[in-house]
Order: sequence, then C-alpha cells, then structure tokens
Amino acid sequence: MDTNIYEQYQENKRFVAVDCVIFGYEEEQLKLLLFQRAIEPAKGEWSLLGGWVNKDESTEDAARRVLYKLTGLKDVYLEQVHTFSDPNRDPGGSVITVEYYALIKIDEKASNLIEDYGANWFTLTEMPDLIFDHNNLVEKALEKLRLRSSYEIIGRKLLPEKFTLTHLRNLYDQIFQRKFDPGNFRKKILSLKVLERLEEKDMSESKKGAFYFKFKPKNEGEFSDPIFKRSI
Amino acid sequence: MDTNIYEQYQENKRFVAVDCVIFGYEEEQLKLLLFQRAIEPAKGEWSLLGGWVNKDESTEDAARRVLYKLTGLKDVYLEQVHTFSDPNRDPGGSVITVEYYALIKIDEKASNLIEDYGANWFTLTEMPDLIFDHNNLVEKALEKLRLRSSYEIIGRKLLPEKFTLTHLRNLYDQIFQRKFDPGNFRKKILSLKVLERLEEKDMSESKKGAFYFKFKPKNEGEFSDPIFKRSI
DNA sequence: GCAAAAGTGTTGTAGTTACACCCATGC
DNA sequence: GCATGGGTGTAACTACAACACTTTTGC
Repeated sequence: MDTNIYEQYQENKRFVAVDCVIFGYEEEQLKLLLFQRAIEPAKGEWSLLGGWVNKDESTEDAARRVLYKLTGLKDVYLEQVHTFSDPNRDPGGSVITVEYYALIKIDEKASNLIEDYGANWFTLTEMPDLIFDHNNLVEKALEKLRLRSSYEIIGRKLLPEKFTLTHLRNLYDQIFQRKFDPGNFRKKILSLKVLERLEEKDMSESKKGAFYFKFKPKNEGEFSDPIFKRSI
Repeated sequence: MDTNIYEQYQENKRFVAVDCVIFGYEEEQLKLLLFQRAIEPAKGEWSLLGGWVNKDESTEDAARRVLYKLTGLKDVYLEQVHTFSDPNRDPGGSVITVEYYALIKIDEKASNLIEDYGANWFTLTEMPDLIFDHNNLVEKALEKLRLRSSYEIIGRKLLPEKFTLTHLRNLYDQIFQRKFDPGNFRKKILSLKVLERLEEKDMSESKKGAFYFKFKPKNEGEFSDPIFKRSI
C-alpha cells in the first residue's frame, strides 16, 4: 500500500507484536514449545515465540512467518486468542501483542530446526515460569483450546495420520486436565462419525491390540456436532 | 513510559484503532448504535464507533475513552471480540483494529450526547450497510454476545433496574434470533436464583399483570451456572 | 489361567423440549 | 364470558456419568 491518508496521526503509531503458544503432541504428551528470549530485556529467560508485525502485514501472516522460520512448517493450525495492550506489560516499552495458539505435528524436520533456536518442548506441568504476562497468555490459550476442543475433535492437527482411540483420549485428558471414562469417550467420539477405522492394529499398548483410526477427509463447509453438548 | 528500548524497530510501528459494537435495549428492542463517519475515506457513511489507540494507552482504555466522550457513561460493560489486521481492510491505509462490544443502558443523558454526534440506534434487521469490514465485526460481536449470554444472564447491563421476565425473554429472543418457550425460559432463569421478585407488577402488557424482577447484587468472584448447559 | 487394555452394555440422573392447562382481569 | 398474557405442571427425550461386563492375547 503506497498511500496512507492517516499519516497526520503519525505520533500515536504503536509497536505491534504477535506471540504464539505452540502446542504439540509428542511421546503421548501434550507439550508447549518455549524459547529463550534473544533480546533484552529478560534476554535468556523463557518466553513464547514472538515477533514484530511488519508494516503492511496482517497479524496472522506475521504469526505464520515466525512459525515458518522456526519450524519450516506451512500448514499450521492457528487461532487468534486475545490482544494484550497494557502499556506496562513489557518492561522494555509499550507493545501491543496479538496472541495466537498454534497446533503442530512434531516431526523430525521441524524438530531439527527448532533445536537450532534453543527452543524446548515442555509439558504443562513441567514448564518454567515465563517472562512478562506470558503465563497469562498460556492460560488464555488453553481456555481457547478447550473451547475449540469441545466443539470439534481437535486431533487432526496434532496427532499422527493413524492413531488409536486411546491416543485421542489421552490427548483430551491432557487438554482438559482430567480423566475421561474410556468407554464413554469411545462411544461419544464414534457417534460423531468423523473417524474411520483402519484394519490395522496397534499392538504396542496391549495384548489384544487397538484398532488404528484416521480422520475422514473434512468436507468443505461441513461442521461436526459439538463434542460435548452439555456444560461446556 | 519514558524509555523504550525498541525504538530501533521504529519503522514497523503501526496504526492501531479500536472499534466498538454498541448494544442497547430500547422500546423492547435490541439495538445497535451506529455513526456517520466523520473523516475520509467513506466520510458520511455508517460505521461503528472507532478511535485511535493513543501512545501508552491500552486498547480497553481507548475504547472506554471514546465511549465516554460519546455517551458520558463510565460503567460500560466491555468485552474484547477480535483483532482485525488485514492491511487492505481500510482503504485509507493499513490499520489494525481491536474490536470490543459494549452493553449500555439507554437513558436520556446518554441519548442527548449521542444525538449531538449524528449517531442513531438501529435494530439488527433494519441496520444499514456499514463501511469496510464493519458488517463482519457486527457478526463477530453478536457471536461473542451469544456465547456470553449462554454463560450468564446478560440483562444486568442492558435492562432497566426492574423488568419482567417477558422483557428478559424478549431480549434473549433477539440476541439469539429465535423464540424461547415462555414457560421453559421462566423456569430456567428462576432456577439460577440470580433474580429477586419485587412486589410490584407491570400492568401495561397484560390484564393479569407481570411481576417485576431485579438482579440480586452480584457477589464478587461468584459465578452463576451456565444458562444453557446443552448445545450452546 | 491371569493380567491388562480394548471394547460393549446397562442403568440412573438431570437438562431440555413440547405442550397442556390453570390464573387473573380488563374489556 | 372471553381473550390475553402470566404462570405452573408434566411426560417424553436425550446427553451424560458411572460402572459392570466381555473380549483378546502375551506371558
């Protein structure tokens, strides 16, 4: 964009950043990707992945740009969470940040890149304290993820191609930090008819073996029923 | 704030605005307050109430500031909706806008001030087309209002001090754009025990008369049950 | 045969819907 | 007395939770 007729209001232009809460699923654990901050203030302390929103760039594009640089991944699921703008939230200066959460499949390509940035995966219970208001941001992202997970089965972007219902239940146990009843969870999920059973079994977890499932292709514009109809 | 160690990144500072979707309840109708835009581009066309976010001001403070200037009201209910940042959303230049919705009680003081600004109340069905992406913003705000209204009784900030259950139901009918069953709605609302029945009746709507109710004072930190436990 | 996870069935409860029905009163 | 909104009652349905039970198979 070349012209901007608002240039007369120049002096109240603001720093705008994005922060990403990155969720991944590895070793049957829901994990969070955290970084050691590269610039002052609080250099070296743990934080979310952040970056400036460039001139003439949308915040979502900015989030995708920093995520791509970091993981090499392009098809990342992103959802906007909230915008934080307290002028004192960042001791380095007044910065407005737009928060997103991202769901990514952890694979080796991504992992190698990630390591180069001194980043680390943490479980929700083992994560360190974060800088500024980032602990709040994580809490907000979790709330949003829970809301989303109660409207649709969220595993599509987190789980591998094929997975057992125990894997999926385990993911939900961790998102909601509670134990779902195995029988009830199975019936609920299968009643939604968004999964397709493969003929192959995972024999690693039990003698009997558990059937693998995969997501049916998602028809454009189609919405599944909410997973939990009650007391969201 | 005096120091800002980010000044080196100066050139990607951004214009940040707030836009407010203002809901009010008047003549038994849920209404939206719209404005004729005062500056170019699209000067004179209908839009939401907007304003710049000043240097070292939070977006919520900015929203309260523009609302106060407009209505003289200080205790406005505000909820952040979403942040829009497509560089082409505003033909005048690249502007990031943080959207809030506001619930206000329409009274005379406020009305007078509002009129001075060439603003007008519209019902959802009669509102004109809005500039830029503001139609989308209204839709988003409505979704958020519906979500909120299904978690708690929203009337506190919209209805007058005393009101009948028919008034409240009528408000909900309009928020959700559907008809609630009078009997079921009554039982549901009363079971939440957040309303107190007054001894006075409203005789204007029926021969029998309908009892007025008012909200019980809200205890700090107390959350009411979700209103609809099923299928939000 | 037994442990252990996979998978199925059963029962009770509570939120919700649809709708019938009574109440009070101004016309 | 009857129309009208106010207000109460009830039966059917459904989602859900709790939990008992069966299946399979490696050890």
